[in-house]
Amino acid sequence: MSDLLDRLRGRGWRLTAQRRVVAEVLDGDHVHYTADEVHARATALLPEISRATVYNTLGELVSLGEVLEVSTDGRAKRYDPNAHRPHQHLVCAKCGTIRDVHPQGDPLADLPADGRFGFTVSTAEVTYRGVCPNCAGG
Amino acid sequence: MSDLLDRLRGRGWRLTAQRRVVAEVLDGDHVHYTADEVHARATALLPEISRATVYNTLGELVSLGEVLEVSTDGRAKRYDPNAHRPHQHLVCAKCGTIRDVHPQGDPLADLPADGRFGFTVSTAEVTYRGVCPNCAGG
DNA sequence: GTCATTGCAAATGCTTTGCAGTGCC
DNA sequence: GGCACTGCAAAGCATTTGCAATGAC
Repeated sequence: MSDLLDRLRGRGWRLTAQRRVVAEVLDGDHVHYTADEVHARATALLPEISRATVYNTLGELVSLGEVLEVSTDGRAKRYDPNAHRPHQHLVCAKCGTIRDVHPQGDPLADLPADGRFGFTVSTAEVTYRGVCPNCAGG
Repeated sequence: MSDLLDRLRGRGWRLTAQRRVVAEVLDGDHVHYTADEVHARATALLPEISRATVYNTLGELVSLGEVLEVSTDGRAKRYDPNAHRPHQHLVCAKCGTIRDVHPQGDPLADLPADGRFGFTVSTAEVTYRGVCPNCAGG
């Protein structure tokens, strides 16, 4: 994750305690926190960090392409630090848990040119929905 | 579309002028309005309809499975009356226009059992993103 | 020392809710 | 005529913004 901080410093970022903490909170696999969850976890590490700063920092990380925004439920957006490995999302319909998955094949190839309405199509996001083992009662 | 009204009446819906108008607004292909857009169009047909009623009605249509909720941009939800024909969405990154598309193949088949983290997976939503002919300047 | 960054608090956008009145069945 | 439905207005989240104070470089 200091990879990330190095990269950001290289791009002229001022490295503040707040930004360092947000980056630290986002470290890990299958991390998809809402801004509020990031703020709560950041507060545990740096009590005086403000919500506005968390929003600002997340917005910048997204602009820089270091973090992805995902909206799986129409409520709060979630932030996914796994921006450099292509993947899709598997969402539990009951508890909202999200896992990163790596399907085979390329959904783009499944959309024929004559079904694209003249669009220049560049990406395909896939959201799988189901029930996780915990919620299935297993 | 009176199919829809018939079905709803059959399920014990009270058929009010407001609900009739919301159903009428949602009639058509490639319709993906926000609640606000539905309200604006409904107001043109029935000036005294309130925003709350539009929200209520849309929520009920979603619960009944007659309309789908789509969130393609993390902003306002959109409502898709095409609930009975499986399809995916193609979104213009510039103007937000949405078209219904019908890719070949089944994304579910692309997700191997050993990559599902024990989830029981039931659906796959695909959002294609690109630029529409209008925004491409063509 | 300068200027980007922060924190606060107020504002905004979307959606939900409480409740009295209305009108469908 | 009863009770679901409507409209209004206020409340509730998630997020953005303005501006003075702070602190990284």
